[in-house]
Amino acid sequence: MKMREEKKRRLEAKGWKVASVKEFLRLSDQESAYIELKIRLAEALRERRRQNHLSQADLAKVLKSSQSRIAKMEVGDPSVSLDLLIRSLLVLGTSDRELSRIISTSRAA
Amino acid sequence: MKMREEKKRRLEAKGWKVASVKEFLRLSDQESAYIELKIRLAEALRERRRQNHLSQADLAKVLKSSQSRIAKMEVGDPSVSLDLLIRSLLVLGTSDRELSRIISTSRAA
DNA sequence: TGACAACATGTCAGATCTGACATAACCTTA
DNA sequence: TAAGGTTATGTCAGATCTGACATGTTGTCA
Repeated sequence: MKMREEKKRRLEAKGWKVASVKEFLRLSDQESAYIELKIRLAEALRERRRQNHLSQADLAKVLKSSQSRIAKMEVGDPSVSLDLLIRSLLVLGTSDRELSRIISTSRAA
Repeated sequence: MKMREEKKRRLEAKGWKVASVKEFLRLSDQESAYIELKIRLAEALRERRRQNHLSQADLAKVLKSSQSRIAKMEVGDPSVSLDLLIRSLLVLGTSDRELSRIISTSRAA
């Protein structure tokens, strides 16, 4: 449990270099779906931030959070929930339609 | 804060009778988007359960939760997070595409 | 009407998440 | 290389969420 958390974590941090989280770690379907979904939301958040030329510290102010929390959000750290990610995107004005797109867009393998 | 929570709560419990959560309570855009999103997920969960002819107690077993928690999920109670709702749907085999559809499908006014 | 199954609501201890702080690692540019 | 701006990682107290239990409500059927 602890070990796997760590693995997930490192994986998400580097993340993008790995084609499939699942086959590498042998996670269950739900687990991998959850993680990959989180990563998509994380990436979307980062994109939005960059498009607006904001630093993590700037965004933290907007979201009433902290720079470190933003950093963790953007790498899909296990300590951040989908809830926080989605709420953050909503605060940034993401529409349901966009959210929907983010969620269904599958990551290139 | 407390008052509003209660209002939201009752509203979500009865919920379906109200056209727009927002204009009734004057919530901010994010707040209402969040609540309405939660309600869509909640409804989707209930639909899935019913399609499978399961009682809330049955579903609780599958999800390793309790009947009362399922009930709260299905009415979008403030005490349940998007995280729990989404994880539950994923456990029930909901695909990204379906999830995406649930999220973007706007509720009839 | 009573009995029963299903669903809703209230509460709470323990689990998990969050903002904040400290600090490290990374990049530019001078 | 030093300084400065940005991002990453570790930690933790307080906030929030969760499963479980108790109890209340609703609907159905005999």
